[in-house]
Amino acid sequence: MKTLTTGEIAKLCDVNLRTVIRWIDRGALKGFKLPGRGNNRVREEDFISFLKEYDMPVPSGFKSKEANKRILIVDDELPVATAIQRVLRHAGYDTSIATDGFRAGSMLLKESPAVMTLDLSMPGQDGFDVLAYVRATQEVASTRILVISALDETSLNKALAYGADAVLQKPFENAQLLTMIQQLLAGE
Amino acid sequence: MKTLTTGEIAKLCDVNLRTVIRWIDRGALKGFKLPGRGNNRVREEDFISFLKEYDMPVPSGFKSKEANKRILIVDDELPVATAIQRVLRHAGYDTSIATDGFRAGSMLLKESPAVMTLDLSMPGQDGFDVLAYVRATQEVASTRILVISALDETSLNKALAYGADAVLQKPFENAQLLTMIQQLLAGE
DNA sequence: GACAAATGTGACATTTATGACAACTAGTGC
DNA sequence: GCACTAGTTGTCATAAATGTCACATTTGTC
Repeated sequence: MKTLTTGEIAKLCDVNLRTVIRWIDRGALKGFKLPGRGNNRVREEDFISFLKEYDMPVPSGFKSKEANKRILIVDDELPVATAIQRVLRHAGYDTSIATDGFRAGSMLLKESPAVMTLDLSMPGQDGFDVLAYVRATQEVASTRILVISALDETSLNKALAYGADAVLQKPFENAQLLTMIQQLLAGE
Repeated sequence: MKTLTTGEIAKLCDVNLRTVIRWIDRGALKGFKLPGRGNNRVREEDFISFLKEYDMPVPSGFKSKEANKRILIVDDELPVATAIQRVLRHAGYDTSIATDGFRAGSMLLKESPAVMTLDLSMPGQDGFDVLAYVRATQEVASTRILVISALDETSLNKALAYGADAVLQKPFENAQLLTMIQQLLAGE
């Protein structure tokens, strides 16, 4: 469970630390106190619901943690991408498609999807490298990534090692895809 | 996330604090309220777009943030990219390098550079398509793009038609590069 | 462990929101 | 020029929120 200190919140809200403590004392922001002298901690989700309740802007690094059901589908073969999209849309998810690396990277940051499906073998684009990059990029590091690939098991394991949250080997059943997406969205 | 108080804006616009609050209440200036009694805060970027929308002068202190000097260098050949970077850094610009489409798209949105240099011929990435996409994507549409390519003049003209702000044919002189960047940063 | 960095606290200084009202700015019609 | 609107902005006093500061204490980090 990720928590925030008063100082961190102060920076995020561009406000004085003293003020954050007052918000907590007043009950506007839900938090709890450490045993020591009563240093405050605020759960990330409480902070976000606080921001939303008061119509305050959510810092970019937290957007991904909003209950966002958007799914970004990355695959250079449009027919494959639309097939995946059809299944997910049918299940009620908001989806977007990126058929090249530039669009994928751009849309990932623009939309902060909860889940990204990733084709490992895109022309001119090393899938493992994409995984490493996403995990190293703070703004989107928490995106859940489902690697979809026709490559062998060794490559899929490698993908997991590089930071994929789940892998799905082509060809696959629609039901498999849906189950995995649901699991990824459920697992916080 | 830098924010401004009503008092700061009042001074910047040489106007009464009361008036700033009215602008916000009326919705002319986008802002949000702190939990306490509803003290107002305005994000710096919202303030600047407000100034522009109403053709108000942008205070000198903000020009720097507005005229962002960051430059994103997109080229799959790292030696070429670092060569460009060296020249631009030497001239005092902040630079970043993206050697593949995914990184390029991601960093473009993450950093909102003032200028992007773009190699037209990246593996698996259609440079013209990138141009079209950037121009069609609201968040980054105003990025100035300098296309750097070894392709012939026909292709360079095509790049201009697709939305490039300037083109530079390889090989080029460092001085040429610098001049073009300066012009791009000066123009608006 | 020891050290550096961050946090909580109280008292006090500043800043801000608010309402009511005055002053100012077009614009209108005469 | 002279009212007369309607709208915006400035002024003022007051209550409330937020910022500042120094210092003791706690947490984080090697």
